[in-house]
Order: sequence, then structure tokens, then C-alpha cells
Amino acid sequence: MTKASDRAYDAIRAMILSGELAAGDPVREEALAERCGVSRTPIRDALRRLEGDLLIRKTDSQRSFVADWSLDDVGDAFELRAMLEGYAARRAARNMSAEVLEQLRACNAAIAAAISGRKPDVATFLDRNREFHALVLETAGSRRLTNLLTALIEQPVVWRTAHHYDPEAFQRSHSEHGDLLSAFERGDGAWAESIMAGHIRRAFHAYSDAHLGMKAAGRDAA
Amino acid sequence: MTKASDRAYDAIRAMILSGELAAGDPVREEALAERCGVSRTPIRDALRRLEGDLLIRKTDSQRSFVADWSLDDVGDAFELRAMLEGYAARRAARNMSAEVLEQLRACNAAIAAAISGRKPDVATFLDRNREFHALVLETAGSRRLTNLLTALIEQPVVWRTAHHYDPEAFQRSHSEHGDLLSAFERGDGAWAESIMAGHIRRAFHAYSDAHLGMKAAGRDAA
DNA sequence: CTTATCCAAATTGTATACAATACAGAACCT
DNA sequence: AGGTTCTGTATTGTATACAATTTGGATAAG
Repeated sequence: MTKASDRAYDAIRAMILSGELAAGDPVREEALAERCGVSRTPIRDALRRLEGDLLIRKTDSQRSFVADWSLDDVGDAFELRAMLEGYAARRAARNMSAEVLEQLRACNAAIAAAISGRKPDVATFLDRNREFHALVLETAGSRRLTNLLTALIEQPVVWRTAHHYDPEAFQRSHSEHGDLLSAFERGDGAWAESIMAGHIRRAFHAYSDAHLGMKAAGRDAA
Repeated sequence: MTKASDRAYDAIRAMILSGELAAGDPVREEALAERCGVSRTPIRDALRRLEGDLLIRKTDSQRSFVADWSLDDVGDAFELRAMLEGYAARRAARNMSAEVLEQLRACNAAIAAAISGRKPDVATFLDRNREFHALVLETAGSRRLTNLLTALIEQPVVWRTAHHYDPEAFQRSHSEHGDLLSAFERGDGAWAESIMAGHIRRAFHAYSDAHLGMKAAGRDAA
């Protein structure tokens, strides 16, 4: 933590993820600087990073805007995620250890607890879900893969999708994690890959269904 | 081009790609600033971008070094490239237009010319090869995919590999591009994907063979 | 009324100065 | 002598001032 720069990065990302900064909004360095209580220098640093995360988009003349994602963009992101996280799961199956397996089980148990009640604890679900995927990714043991996926995993749009899940969707997600555990236990990388890819694709369709009504979704999952 | 910042980025990247800055070398901002004739501010900007490209690595305390890649790292990068560029080829097949197809043909013709002589024109080969892949990527029409692949395509290690190609390797590369053209002509995305994935994998093994001797390469292409 | 041009305001890019931090070597204690 | 702490130096982080560029509108010509 280099203090100001990272603080600014976290703060701005949080603003975008929470929707406080809406998609398409212009972003002025000085305004953010004042808001974060730092000078423009660390803000520029943070914006550069956020641009890498594709949360910020810069126009031809370097003006910054909050990136807005069309349904097609989101579809692309999910398809890439499905491919890359599938690959991560395959690699993770090769490297899986008893300890990590136990951690994954604990994680999924926590998820089960969070969604068992009448009112699902969405925040906990999201946290533990992220932890689960992070563990798999870490076990895959490819710094490069982690790097690529980080930009894809924390999408503002996706972030809020789980709030529209119906109870059954939570249950399915939990159950798919269970299948993944079975694949890991058996060291079956190909199986793990299939499950993970399907898991991510299902998440996309959950998102897509939640955001329909505007127009019939015309994407074909190739 | 915001002038100084981009100039610094290009200059530093060129230093790394050319080997002028060797892997593992420490990188001091002020030294680069003097060398590029600009102040530290645009240098920091450039370093941040290069860090995103994984050409620069920063230690715990934010000191910069030229990233060094193990054979395993390179293998990972290639495998990811194979997957992602395969996907790009599939999408490109869907979107292919007559104009782009013509450009690709011209590109591959230029490659043929460059490698036909007794002494292959490696610089031209590399340029046109990059152009070919860039066209495919652009036609895939996914900003996100482009973003992910950019970091993977221009690797310093890879960059110098083609200089060790034997004549046959150049010929194969050209011929695979030709196959890709056939797939595009027929709009066969699945075929295009297979060819591209194989094309990239072959490139890895060419790299791997060129850099062997140190120890028997123990990677398994999954 | 439309269009082009130019000017003023706003915004980003760069340079420099200064503060904070990390590294290395010396002095000191055990 | 070995290890530890302390201090000077080198390097990075931040703030501010200023230059360059862009944006939007006002104004004038057609």
C-alpha cells in the first residue's frame, strides 16, 4: 500500500462498483482528487490502473469516463471468463492439495449456510463465492492467468446481479461448486474444466435474464 | 500520442525488447527520465503501463525491474495465447468481410515474399505477421479480447525467437496462415479456431526448441 | 437560419520541488 | 567476530505550478 495512490484506487473502484459513479459518467481528475483528499498525481495513477481493469475508458483526447457495458460486452466478458476459469480449474485439479480442498469445502459450506435461510445473505454469498474462485485461481498457479482474470472477475454489472437471484439460482451455484469439489477430489481436470465453464455460463444467463425486458437477448453462446 | 508519455513508453519497451535492458535489471525512474529527455512524471506513467504488460515487475517496495520469464512462464503465456487467439479466430470467421480477407491475403503474400529468398527478411516477416494477427484480432471485434491479448502477444522472448527459425519453420507459418484464410473464406469458425490454436502452439515449440540445451523441456501441452 | 471561426474556460500533460520511505554501510554493543 | 541499530544516501511518492490541448459557445459571415 503506497497510501494515497492505492487509497484512491480502492475508493474510485468502490464508487463505480456501487453505482455511485454511473456508467458513462465523465470523470474529472480534480474532482476525484478533492473527493479523495489527495492531489491529482495519485488519482492519475489510480485511473491508469482502472483503465487497465476496463472500468474506466478514455476518449481520443484522454478524457476519462466510467465504462458502460452493453449486453454484448458483458457476454464477451463472460465467455472469456468461462474459457479462462475453465482452464484455471483444469490446472487447479492438477495441483490440488488436501489443504486447499479442505478450504474449498469450508468455503462452500459457508455459502450453503448463507443461502439456507428465508432471506439469503447475499453479501456473504458474494464474498465466499469470490473466495472460492480465488482459491481455484491461486491453485492453478499461473501468475499470468491470475492477471488476466482479475480484470474480468470484478465487473460492476455482475456485482449487482446476484441480488436478483432466485433461491433456486443460489442453490444451483452451490451445487455446481460441489461438483467442482468432486472433480478436484478425483483429480479430473477435464471434468473440472467443463463444470467451471458451465458454471460461468449459467451465471451469464442469470445476468441476462435479470436484465431482459429491454429487448430480447440475441446472443448465441457459441 | 500524448507526446512525452507515449514516447517514453515506446522507448522503454524498445529497450526491453531489444535486450538493451536485460531481464532482471533494476530500472530507476530518474535514469530513464534523463535518457528519454523527459521528467519523471511521464516515465512513471509509462512504467505503470509496462507493468500491465508484464514487461516490468515491481518489488514489495515499488522498485522496478525488467521482468524475467522462466520457460514455464512462457509456456503459460503461449497456452493462453493459443486459447484466446483461437477464440479470436472463431469470432473473426463470423465477422469476416471481403475487404479484410483481401488485406489478409496481401499480408500473407508479403510474408511469402519476405521468406522466399536465400536469407529470410526476418524484420518484415515479424511486422507482417503481427499485422496479420492484429487484423484477425480486430475482426473478432471484442475490445476486451484485444485488451487481454495485447499483453500476451508482444513478449520480449518471443520477439527474438523468429531469428532462430529454420527455413522450414517460416514456410510452415506461412502455410498455416493460408489454411486460416481458407477457413475464413468458408466462414468455418471452428476450423479457424483449431488452426490458430495449433499455429500458436507450434510457435511455442519452435521457441522451446530454440532455447533448449539448458535442460530437457518438461512441459506437457495439455 | 446555418455554418465557420475564433476566443475563453475547463481539463489534462509535464516539470519541478519536497516529503516519505527503503537500502547500505558504519559504528556500536554483546 | 557476529549481530544489531543507527544514520546518510538513494529512490520512490505526493503536491503544486505551469504549459498544452480540448471543449463549447459566442460572434460574425454567408
